[in-house]
Amino acid sequence: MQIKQLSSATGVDIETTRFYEKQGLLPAPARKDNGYRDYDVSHLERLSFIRHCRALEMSLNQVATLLDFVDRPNTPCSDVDLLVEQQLLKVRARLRSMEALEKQLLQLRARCTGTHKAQSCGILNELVAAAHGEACA
Amino acid sequence: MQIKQLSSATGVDIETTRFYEKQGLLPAPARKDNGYRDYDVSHLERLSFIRHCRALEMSLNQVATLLDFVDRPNTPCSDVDLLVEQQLLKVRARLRSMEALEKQLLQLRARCTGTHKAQSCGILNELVAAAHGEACA
DNA sequence: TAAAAACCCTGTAGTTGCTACAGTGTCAAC
DNA sequence: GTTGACACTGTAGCAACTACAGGGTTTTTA
Repeated sequence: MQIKQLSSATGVDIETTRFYEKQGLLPAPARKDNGYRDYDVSHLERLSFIRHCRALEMSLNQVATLLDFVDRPNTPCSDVDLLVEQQLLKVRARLRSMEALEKQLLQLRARCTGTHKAQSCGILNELVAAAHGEACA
Repeated sequence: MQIKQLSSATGVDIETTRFYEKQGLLPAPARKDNGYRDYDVSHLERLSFIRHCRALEMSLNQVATLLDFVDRPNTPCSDVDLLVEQQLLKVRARLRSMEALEKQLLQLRARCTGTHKAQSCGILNELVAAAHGEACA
């Protein structure tokens, strides 16, 4: 399988696929006579695995750790649990802050009165005032 | 005011403050005889403004746009509204995806049976299976 | 059969928003 | 007069790609 096929099958960009190889996440495939990479099903599965983990917002380092476990099935796996737990905490913290963010942006938007001068723009004034308040605090 | 004072007043790292100057977001302050930067209140307010916008997850480009409006109070401000609107959409999209993410990680965590071999680790198996399903779809 | 389009290669540089030095200079206190 | 905290410039590094530049190969089309 050529890189194009692998990439469209997994939805991973071609350049990104080569990048993962360079980073040691995806093993270097065989080469055809012309030097083209020649992937097999194992690459497809591994690349999908990486993509899936990345969709879960794991860092490439975390993905590498998980791939290590996949590669060595006889090692104890308590760290896998820990990794997922950490990831969950991270995502949750981020979730809370995004919620707060949404609220602030909504308030900001509500300040727009349809005025057409920056001078009297409620949004800008609010941002300036908020910044001022913060600097004093 | 020296850079240290400005930085601790705003909570912005010293290096970051210099970085903002280099990026043109914060105007270059006067210099003392010894070459040290000498900030005034306007810098403090501007840096707070930047920090506040960054806390709202705006890019430096977006912040620069807003600062332009602050600097030219007579320009029409409909773009400010648009910018905030875009930001809101972005944050909301991200919020939804974080929620989905949390759900997936919770499910993943629930697969852990306390087994101690990677081979039979529910989490890893789930990830592998999910990746496999995706690649086939 | 020739040329154009589509694919592949390597290697390097750019992106965003910082952060971390290295190497040097200045200033206040003990 | 030397330690310590602070300041300066400039460059390199981080994550995780992304985008060329400058080449080669293969397939399709005229």
